[in-house]
Amino acid sequence: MTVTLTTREAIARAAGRLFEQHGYTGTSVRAVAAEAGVDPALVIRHFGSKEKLFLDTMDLQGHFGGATLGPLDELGERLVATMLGPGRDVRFSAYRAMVRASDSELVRARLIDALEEMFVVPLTPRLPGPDAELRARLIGAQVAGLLDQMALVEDPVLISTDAAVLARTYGAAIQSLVDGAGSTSA
Amino acid sequence: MTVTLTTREAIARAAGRLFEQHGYTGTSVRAVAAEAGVDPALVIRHFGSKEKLFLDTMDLQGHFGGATLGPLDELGERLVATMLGPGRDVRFSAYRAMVRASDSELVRARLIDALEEMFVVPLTPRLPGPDAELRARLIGAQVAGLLDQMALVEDPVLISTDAAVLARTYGAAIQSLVDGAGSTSA
DNA sequence: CAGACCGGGTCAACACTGTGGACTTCGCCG
DNA sequence: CGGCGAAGTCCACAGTGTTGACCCGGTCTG
Repeated sequence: MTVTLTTREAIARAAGRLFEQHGYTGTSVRAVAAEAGVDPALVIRHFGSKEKLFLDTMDLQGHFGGATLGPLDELGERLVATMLGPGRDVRFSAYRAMVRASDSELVRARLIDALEEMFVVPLTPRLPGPDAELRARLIGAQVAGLLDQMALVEDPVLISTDAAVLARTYGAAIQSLVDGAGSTSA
Repeated sequence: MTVTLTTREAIARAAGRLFEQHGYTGTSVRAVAAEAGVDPALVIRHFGSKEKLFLDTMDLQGHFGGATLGPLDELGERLVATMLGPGRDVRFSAYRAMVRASDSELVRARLIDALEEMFVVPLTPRLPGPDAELRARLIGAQVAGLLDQMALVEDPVLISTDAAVLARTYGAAIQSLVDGAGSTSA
């Protein structure tokens, strides 16, 4: 186990906790420094800026890794189930913090990358029918929408709804994009 | 026309412009005051806090009023078309600002209310099949998801995609919740 | 009519934010 | 040993939201 912690690691770890818990604007550089037992100027020296520290700390990627690979015919339901499954809290916190900090160009870019890597890349080659890439992006949008209402807005009704019901119902809507409902064209 | 503007109106108007353009954290009370030609302390005196000023200024409601009332069989497509139709920029800016400011309990509450008023109330009594209310909420989530990717994250691919194609494709996915695809149960 | 009151407006200050620069201290390498 | 760069400390700056004390004009009351 890590007996001693390099200061940089200590800062990153403290920052991770605080950002996750209180969001970007809610956690001050000074608070991170205090939590890590370090001078505030030092965290800037190590990471360049609060923004960079945030980006170095938060990570969205990999959260849907498994779900996009399995069989296509239950993909919709599986995506929702994965989103609500183990690690749900971390996932929610990370998404919440990232979206709320999306003023920053860098954060926005990171969100785009995440969509790309989690949905567009694995799904585009697998989706049958026309407009595969567009539909992959829209599937991402659907997942984002549910995350929005549950992690960000925290709609009490959705939160208290049984995960299996959610997966079945919303999953069906996602599935319609997987199967390619809105076929083109003239 | 309004020849003279009460100071309160002047502040609200300035705040509206700035919040819309630069978001919540991006616009300072002092900037609003300057734009309105007024002392910073005065804007607080009038509105109580920056947060309240923001809430008094931004308004989401009514944006989907018409779309939820028409015939059900093309509701999905119509929702997307409405979202991308006239007033799109204002709608996008408002949504962006609100979501990014959703740290605040009050802003969050407002977002919940908006979902309620724009989707749950008008749609729940009209949707056929089981779980009508849940499905209304999930339709709201879908719309939020697309708004997310277009207004907040600004996915360049989605933005440059033809609105009609978007309406048809994503509309079909929404429609599957309107029609009630994931039917229950044991 | 005098006086109190009150809302609108101004000014200076507080505690806090992120960040930069000057400075000291430490460990390594020649 | 000399030096040199990285790590760490301290102070200061400009900017933030918000507050309290003060003033000033008008309106209502005695």
